[in-house]
Amino acid sequence: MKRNSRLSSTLHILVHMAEKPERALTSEQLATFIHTNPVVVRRTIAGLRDAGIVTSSRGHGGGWLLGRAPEKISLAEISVALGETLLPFSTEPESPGCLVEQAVIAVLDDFRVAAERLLAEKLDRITLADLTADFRRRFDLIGVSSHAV
Amino acid sequence: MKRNSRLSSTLHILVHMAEKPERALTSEQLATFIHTNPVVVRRTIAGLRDAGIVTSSRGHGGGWLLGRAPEKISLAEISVALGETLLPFSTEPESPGCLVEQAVIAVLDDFRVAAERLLAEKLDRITLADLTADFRRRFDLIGVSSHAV
DNA sequence: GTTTCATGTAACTTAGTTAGTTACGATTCG
DNA sequence: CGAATCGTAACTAACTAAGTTACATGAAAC
Repeated sequence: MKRNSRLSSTLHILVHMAEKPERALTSEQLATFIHTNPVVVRRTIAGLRDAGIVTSSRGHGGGWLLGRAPEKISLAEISVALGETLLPFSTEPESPGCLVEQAVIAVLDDFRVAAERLLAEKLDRITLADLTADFRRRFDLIGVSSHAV
Repeated sequence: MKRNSRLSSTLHILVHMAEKPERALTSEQLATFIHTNPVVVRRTIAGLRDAGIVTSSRGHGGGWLLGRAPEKISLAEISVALGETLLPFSTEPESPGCLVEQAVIAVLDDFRVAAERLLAEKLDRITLADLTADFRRRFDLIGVSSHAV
């Protein structure tokens, strides 16, 4: 799992889970999908559990399941649950009292607020079901196994 | 200069330059505005020079000047010249051949393209002149010196 | 109830990124 | 020439995030 790929890695995991909705998948299994470590998986998707997007159960036969239907899981929720920031730039004051800086931060923050609302609206309209539909289209076209190592 | 504050730090510098358009400011002077090192300043705004947003001259009396009027310098250009990425998440394949991953990346890239166009359009409408106007409004209101340490 | 399989989580290590620093060559003006 | 200034390479330091190890907790199977 590379840097900055938490969103795509998590979506990868979730689509796999959506394809086997009846069976709990272990962190170990999920980890192999994205070529990483079970502990990294648990840590990464812990926030999704808190948000009700997935559920986890311990012990024999335990593992991870989707918390609700893929149609009801939006990328916006997933992104928030992962703690991802949509816009990367910082606007924290470094020269308190400087009016130039205050002007810069004010304008940049206005932009940020508007931009984040726009992006959140777009992400809200994409659901996990859309992703699985896209996957199935590709699967039907090519007709091979779902996961290559 | 903190991490991820390159855009706001650079804008801070540019507004100061716009306030003294007749006088070349040295990297040393610019560095004090954002509490950092002259070399960091040169490195950071080198891209702005390549984009024609600022000019630099060496030797005695040298330094930095705006390359054109503040009305003709948009935040979109500045952001590009800094090499900033508007959206932070990565969508590079890590499991070539996995159809699930391909579906995820396809959807995410569609989103990214649309989102980046939206953001670029918004940033294109904000110019350095807007920032200086905001600064002057604050300055007139409070009526004190332009820069506190 | 013991064993086995699984998550939860803390603590540490490793790798990668970026700012900061030092040093010095190139350029310009007085 | 000498002082001022940028350009840039090379190195250091700080920070972040992933990877790893270890172990406690909980649940099912037997």
